[in-house]
This record gives sequence, structure tokens and C-alpha cells, in this order.
Amino acid sequence: MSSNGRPGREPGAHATIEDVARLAGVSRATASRVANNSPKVSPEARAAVTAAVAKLGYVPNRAARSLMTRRSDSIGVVIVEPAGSLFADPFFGRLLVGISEALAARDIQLVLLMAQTAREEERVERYLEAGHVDGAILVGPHGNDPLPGRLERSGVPIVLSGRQLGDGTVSHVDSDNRGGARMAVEHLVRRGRRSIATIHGMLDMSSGIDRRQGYRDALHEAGMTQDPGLEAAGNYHPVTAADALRELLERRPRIDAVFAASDSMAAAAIRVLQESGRRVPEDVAVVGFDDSPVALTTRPELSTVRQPIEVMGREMARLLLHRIEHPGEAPSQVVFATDLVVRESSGGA
Amino acid sequence: MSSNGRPGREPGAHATIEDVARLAGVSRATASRVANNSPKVSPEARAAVTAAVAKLGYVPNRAARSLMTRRSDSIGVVIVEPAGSLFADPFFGRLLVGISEALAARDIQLVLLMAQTAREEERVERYLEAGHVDGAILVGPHGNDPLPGRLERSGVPIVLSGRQLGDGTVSHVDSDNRGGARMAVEHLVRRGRRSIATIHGMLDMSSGIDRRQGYRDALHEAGMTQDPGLEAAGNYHPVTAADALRELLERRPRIDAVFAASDSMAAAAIRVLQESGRRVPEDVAVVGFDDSPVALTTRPELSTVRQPIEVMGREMARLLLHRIEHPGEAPSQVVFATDLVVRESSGGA
DNA sequence: CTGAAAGCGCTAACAA
DNA sequence: TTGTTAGCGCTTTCAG
Repeated sequence: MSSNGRPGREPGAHATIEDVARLAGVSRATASRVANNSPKVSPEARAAVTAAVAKLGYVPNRAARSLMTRRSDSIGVVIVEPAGSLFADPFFGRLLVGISEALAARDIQLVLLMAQTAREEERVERYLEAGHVDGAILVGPHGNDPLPGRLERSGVPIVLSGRQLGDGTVSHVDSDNRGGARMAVEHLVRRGRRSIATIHGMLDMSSGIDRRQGYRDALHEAGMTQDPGLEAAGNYHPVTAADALRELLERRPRIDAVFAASDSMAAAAIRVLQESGRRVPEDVAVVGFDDSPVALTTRPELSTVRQPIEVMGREMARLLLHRIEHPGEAPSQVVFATDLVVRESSGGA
Repeated sequence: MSSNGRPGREPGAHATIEDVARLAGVSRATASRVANNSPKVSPEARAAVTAAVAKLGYVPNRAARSLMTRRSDSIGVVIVEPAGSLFADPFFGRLLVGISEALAARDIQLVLLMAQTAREEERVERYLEAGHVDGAILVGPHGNDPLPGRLERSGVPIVLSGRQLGDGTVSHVDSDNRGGARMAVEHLVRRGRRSIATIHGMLDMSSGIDRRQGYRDALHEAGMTQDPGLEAAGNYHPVTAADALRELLERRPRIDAVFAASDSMAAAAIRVLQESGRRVPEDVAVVGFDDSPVALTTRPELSTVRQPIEVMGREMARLLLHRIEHPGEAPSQVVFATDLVVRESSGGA
């Protein structure tokens, strides 16, 4: 019966649109129109095709479709992480959850691409430029990373997590790091703290820069003098944060508050403070950033700044899909507000 | 010049194998043979094609290739996580790193599929059964999850993380959870502890069952009586672990050691013990499992059991690729040894 | 060892 | 509204 002369179809093989068309008594074109929700199909034809699809368990072959449409219906999520420790923080996982939710609703696949070295980053770049995905979300690139600019130039639609440093306008989604940090420090000021230190994050990433700037904003606004001796350099890693804070305590033993640019650094800070004989929050109040799970594991529990990570992931996906469908439009940036979560480490609500 | 009459190629379009063949002065077939490392090509032809490929920056179109080969050159990584908190633990991220390393070496793509609800799990099942990927790695399924069995039955090559409960033999990669737990408890016994409690993990997952069994093994071997009152039920979440341990302390106030089935539960245990006025490790020694980053953030630092997570990820990928290429062979299981990492919480080395 | 030709499953003109 | 036709870019017989 079948046009190729084979009497039957081997088990495990999938029905093609040809099979559907034949069973429904229509042409391949009509079957295809139904599969793609084209409006120009008669109700009868549509019903017949729908029934045939159900009967045969037909699922379109993505490869064949891609070949025609020149779209892969998949996007890349690139995790750029020189240190390899990215997943120690639940941030990326939660972002993936958000992205994946938004994509599932549109039946787009998420291709995960990890680049831990410059060499791998090149591999990823080649992959993206080859057009194997319709666009990409870049997570974690540092300020000096050339990848975003190069992809943008080669016409690969991209969306960044976090504001891009330097020139170039690429779409991005960010949280209001500066405003959040400022809220945190204002809260400490309101609590009567007068010697507020900070352990900042990496300064080649917008989050690091912005959170430190928010700290400075709040001090400035409160009319407190900017003392560089109150700023310690961390890199989001608890060990470096502990060292940085110990040095800071030698320089400025009388501090009465610490704002850390991440919860894991804040947790380390609490331990260092306690080991130095200081009580938290009585002697020194502490506020972190992220509202990660560790915030609930410190004693006292950690006050922190929360960002809507899953929502940000969804928005990144939405922005990218929009960009893919409207290549002409200018890139857009979305910034989400942050919330202060007050717990015991800063004296409680 | 071109066969379709178009004078040139619009910018951004990619060279096809046809372009390569023309420039190299050979047929498409020969160009294809070179691209696929077929041995039956003359050195001259190979050189000419290679040069043309480089000159044109030719990258094969995956969709077209898939259409012919009936392979997608991509695999799915399914993260089954009813609770949604999977990424709070770096385990999954590290596994992804390992998987992705092994795949990158073979130029296979990783399609990430998240299933947080039964509905999403069905969606994922349909996707996998439609043949959109060549196989899948399943991470995190609970013992009662029907997905592995169903995929196996529909002929989708799969590899599980963790031993499968119940019947059915599916390929899997696991760490020696039982042996690791046993080592941990033997270590406590050797340190002279005589009343050793455990906070176990979820008992519908092999890791939960096996770690508890390892605990029991060690007690049995040491000739210590099995006291059900020394076992507290956790679910890997620190809050439940804290509650469980508090109850246990009421039942058995004289315990001198705790083995927790995860580091985050062990960290919670340390805090509960300290808040109850007990010293760690002097009064109560504590050992966790995973050697996750939190192990270094507790005071005292946490003794724990380490598993080679990235290596396990690589092995899962390798196993799956082997299974895809040799569909006839029986499924295989690989178990990795675990190491005890002794730190201060159990009295130090 | 090489080339001509067929066709994977699908969508998109174009006609009807 | 529908069907016919022509490929998308690639691999793979099959002759030579």
C-alpha cells in the first residue's frame, strides 16, 4: 500500500505527516496546515486530520521541520563559569527553572551549554554562530568577557543575565542590585548603626559593582563619611569573605554592622564576628544578599535582600523569544525590584 | 552561477556542503565523506575539501544530517523534582558539569528537561518518546516514579542516577552509599562512640535506603544493639532534620554521635545540638554525607562522606552513549566508591 | 575511490 | 479552501 512498496512500518518507527494525510483523506499540505494551526482549513478537514493524528500518535519530526523553517525551536543557555563553582549557589538552578517554565509553554527546547574555560567558550561560540539554536541566554559572564559582543555582532539573538558592563547594548534582565543594597544599608542606619562595613563581591560583574554602589549611596544619603577602610573585597566565596573581614576588623575594630554582597559571605561574616567575641546582632548587625537557603541556617538567621530569580528566568526567556521573532527591534532591558527580608541578624523586624 | 539563479548568498547565511564541494572541485558525496571521516577518500580530495571547509567556515546543518541519519546527536537530561528545591543542593549542578564534559568531547548536545509536576513529567515523556533525542539521563526520580520503566519499555535508551528500586533493570550510575555510610559510622565507633543516632534521608530513594542500611550495618558489625529510637526521619531538608533531631534528643538524651544522610541535615544537627547545650564533637560527634560546600561552613567543620560527582556525571553520559550505539547489549550498572573526609565535627583526624 | 541520483519529513509557493 | 510541486541540506546506495 505504501508508496515505497514496504508493506508495513517497523515497530518503533513514527508516523509521518504522509501517513496522517492518507488516513485523513487529505493532502500532506492540508495535514501540515492543521499541524501548524493555519486558519485556512475547513472544519471537516481539521477534524479528520486531528483524529488521524491522535490515532497514529503522530508527532512532527523536528529535524525535517527545522530544515524547512530554518528555525531550530531551541535556544541555548550558556553558563559561563571560569571557577566551576557556579552551582554551589542555587541561583543558577532557580534561573534554569524559570527559563525552562517559559520555554515549556512554547514548546521550545533548552540546550545547556557550559563553558568553564576560554577554549570551551570558543566551542560554544562556534556552536551558537553555526545557527544550531535560535538564540541564547548568557548567564554569569564577567565584564571583560568578549562573548556577548561577538555574538551580538554575528547576529545571534542573545539576552544577558545582569547588566552589561562597558559599551554595547544587549538585552538583559537584572535585579535592582543597587537599590537592594541601598535598602539593606538604610535599614542598618535606621537601626542606629553608625560604623557600617561592607564585604563586596566581584567588581568585574555588574552585581558586584552595583551592590557596592548601593552601599555607598545609603551612607552618602545618611550623611556618613565614606571610609574606604570599611570596604573589604570578597569574591562571593565564603573563605575569602572571612579573610577579608578579619583584616577589616583589625583596621576598624569598632564597626557595628556589616553588609555582605551575598548570603554565603554574610554567613562567613557572622562566624568570624562570633569567633572574635562579638555578638550578632547586639554588637554587630549583619545583612546579606540573595535570600538563599543559607540565610535560614545561620544563627541568628540572616537578614537579606531577595530577588525574584525564577521570575527573572522567565523574563529572560520571554525577552529572547521576542527578540528572535522581532529581529529588527532594539534590545530591551528589564530590571526587577528587590525586597528586604528582615530577620534576627540585623535585630529583627 | 548558483543553481537557483540567485547571484549571491545573503550575509549571515551559512555555506552548505554543496558550496564546499564546488569550491573543492568534487561532488557533494565526496565532500560528505570527508566531513564524516570516511576512510574511502583520496588524500588529494580530502585536502581539497578540508581547505574548502576552512575557507568557507562550513559547519554541517544538524537538521539536515539528522533527517538522514535518524539521530539527533543530542540527549536529554531530565531533572525530576517534585519539590522544586533540587538546586538548593550543588549535587545536580556538579552532575551536569560532568555530563556536559563527556558530551562536549563527542559533540553531542545536552537538552535540559525539567519536570516539577506529574503533568510536566508526561510532557517530558512524550518528548522523549517522540525520538527528539537519542537517549536520556534521569536525575532524581523517586522509587515509585513510573517514568524510567515506561521509557525503557518504549525503547528510549536511558541511564539513571542512583540505583533503581523495585524490579526492572535499567542502566544506572550510583555511588556506594551503603559503604560510605558504613565507613562513617565505623569511624564514629572507632572514636569510642556508643550511642550513635542517625537522621536518614527519603526512604523512597535508593540513597536514603542505602545510607540508612550502611548505618545499620556498622552498628551490627560492632555488635551494638539496633535501637529504632535512634533513627530519626529527615527528607534532606535542614528544617525537618532539626525537628527530627529535637524529638530524638527527647527520646534518647544520652546520644554521643549523629550520622546524618546529608551535609545540610548534619549542619542543622550541629546547630540543634549546640542550642541544646551539647558540645560538638566533645559531647556529640557529627558526620554528614556529600562533602558539599556547607561542610566547610559549620563550626566545627563537618566530617563527611565524599562521592565523585563530576566523575559520576561523565560516566552516566558515557554509559548512555554506549547504550545508544549498542542497543542490543544488556544494561549495565556502575557504582563509585566513596571516601570519608574527617574534620573537626567528629574529633578530627 | 568517486559521482549521480534518490530521498529523509516537512513547509511554502503556486495553482486550481 | 485544497492539492501539486519543489525543494531545505544532508547521507547513502549504486554504478562506474
